Amino acid sequence: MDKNHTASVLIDLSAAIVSVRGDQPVCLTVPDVYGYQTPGLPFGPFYPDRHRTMEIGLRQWVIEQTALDIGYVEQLYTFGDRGRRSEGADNKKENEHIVSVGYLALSKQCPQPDQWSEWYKHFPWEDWREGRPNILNQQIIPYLEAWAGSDELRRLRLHQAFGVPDKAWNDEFVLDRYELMYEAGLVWEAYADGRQKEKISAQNGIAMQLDHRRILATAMSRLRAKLKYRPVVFELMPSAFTLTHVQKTTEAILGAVLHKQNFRRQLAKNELVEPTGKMSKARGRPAELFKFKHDESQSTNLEGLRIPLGKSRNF
Amino acid sequence: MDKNHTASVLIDLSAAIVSVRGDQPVCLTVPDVYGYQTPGLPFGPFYPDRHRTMEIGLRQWVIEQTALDIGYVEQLYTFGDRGRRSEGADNKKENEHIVSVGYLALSKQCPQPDQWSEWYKHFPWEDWREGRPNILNQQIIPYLEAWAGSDELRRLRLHQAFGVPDKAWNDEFVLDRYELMYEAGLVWEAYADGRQKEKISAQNGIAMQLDHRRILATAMSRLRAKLKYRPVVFELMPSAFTLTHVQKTTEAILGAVLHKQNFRRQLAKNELVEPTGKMSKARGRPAELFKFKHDESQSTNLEGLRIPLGKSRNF
DNA sequence: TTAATTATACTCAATTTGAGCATAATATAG
DNA sequence: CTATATTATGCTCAAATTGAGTATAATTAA
Repeated sequence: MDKNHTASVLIDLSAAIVSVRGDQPVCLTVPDVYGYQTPGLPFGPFYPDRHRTMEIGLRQWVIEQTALDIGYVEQLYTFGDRGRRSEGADNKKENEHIVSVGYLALSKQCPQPDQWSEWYKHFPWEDWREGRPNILNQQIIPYLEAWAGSDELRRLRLHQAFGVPDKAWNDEFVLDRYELMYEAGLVWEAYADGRQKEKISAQNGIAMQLDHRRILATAMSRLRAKLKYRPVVFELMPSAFTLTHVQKTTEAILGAVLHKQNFRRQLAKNELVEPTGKMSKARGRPAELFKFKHDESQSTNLEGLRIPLGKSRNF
Repeated sequence: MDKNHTASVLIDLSAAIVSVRGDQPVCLTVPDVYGYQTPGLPFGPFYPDRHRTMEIGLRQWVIEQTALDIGYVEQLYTFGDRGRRSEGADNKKENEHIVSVGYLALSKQCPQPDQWSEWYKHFPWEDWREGRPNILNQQIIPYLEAWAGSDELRRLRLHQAFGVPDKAWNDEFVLDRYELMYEAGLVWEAYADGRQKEKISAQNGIAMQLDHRRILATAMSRLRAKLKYRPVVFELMPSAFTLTHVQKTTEAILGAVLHKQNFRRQLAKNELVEPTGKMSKARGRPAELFKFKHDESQSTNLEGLRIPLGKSRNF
């Protein structure tokens, strides 16, 4: 092989640690070390001779740094072009290349509210629970249409990702949409990476450091997809919960509202929960408290809850 | 952080390059460099200052080394514990840790037949097209049952992965099954890695170098899953094909037979193919030749063909 | 000419899904 | 104490999808 090129790299393990607070999905962030306003995802280095696997290494620094109890962990993607900076002068040593391995982790609790950032502040166009977000028609789509122009490939990608004009919105295409906006110079990161000359005026969601918003987008895509065929919601629920609570959590992640009765029918059919006998106290009729029926460590291969998405999601 | 530990690693890009020859899925392999009989997957180093992304780096060495036209490429998983060797004396330098990033690539052609290895020679228990493979009841299951003993967790995992006694066989759990067999010392690699004292007598499929069989298992799991919701089969088909050809290719990958009429109904409904007007010549009634309707580079987000799996797959 | 082989059209019952109505059990306002 | 708002839950029903099959058409090989 070519001896002029170095092949040695450092490995960063970055984590999108996700929880749900009230009706908002949140993500653990660390304050900006460079003094920008942009938050970042927590990460730590991987020491191959200390930790047998990268997942062990990840769990280690998460425990050390955050004292959080993360149950479910899933590897997302390994990015060789971290930051994609063309300036390149960010790393300490010019020649130390960093490869970042992104992880998705789920946490039942999210203490210290200021350290957790709401998903939809970074991705306001992804929350359809109150109908089609205004930012789409008012900002994003017109700009992207102009960017695409008469380029057939660009138009096709735009229509695939954003569901215009006739296609349906697909909640799983979070990453595709973000990447398209990045390429079109519609997000701050494109400017930071030097792909975009002028600073864009519109604030299309709160930016993040380096490629962290891309990792979060990957995490959102993966979690939304997984929710539909594996019972991962329960990794975000307390030991006892009402069925409505499960639904609200699911809706928060999907960014869409679901049909209540059908949602419960699926839960019942898949035999995922069992009653505890206790009841919840709140406004209205008290709801029965349930618990997850299976061992969480073994739930990876279970069938999920075939979410009833309905057809009325195209506004 | 701890200064006693090094964080510098080398990155290998390993590829499961998959094609279908006749009715057998095959995988490009390279001859064993150490003189064992075990083949390995092709791989090349990642030079971060030469290639902007790892996928570009991968495509580069694949073109250089194999002259193959691979279209579809997907990152699978990044393994930090390559080889899992406890002896450890395999790498040139003791302290050079290698992280391997596994990729799945699909190729329409597979020239030089001796370089391509059939999937099911490495995983004979995964091919259910002629019914439940004998090796399961005669070798694997009894051994695994004994290994599990009265350990509840082991029994649960066994039942999840292999569908015994009442559960259905799930074609997507290729990796889970392989990992279980590895842990139980049922495959040669467990012996090679020093986890297993005695060399096992039964040949449970042809072994591969290092962790390559695990990467192939990951590739199989991913491809089988993807086939059901994205139109990736067409990445394995020539420009014109019969519907039966699509079905045979799908069946080869899934290791299961499908209901012909229902398969075609799905193809028709999803509007994935269009007739070319030409006809095929073979035995029996000539079949119409079709072509894939969409641009392959853009097919990533299309809906796939909701494979009609049927219920009669539990023998 | 017949049989074997492959392709394709069509049917039909069972199941699943989307969408809704009806009713039950509680808290709170008046 | 009653009415009303609120939430939970049981049930129905039409539409769509799926699983499994029969019937028929167009070829080649014997």
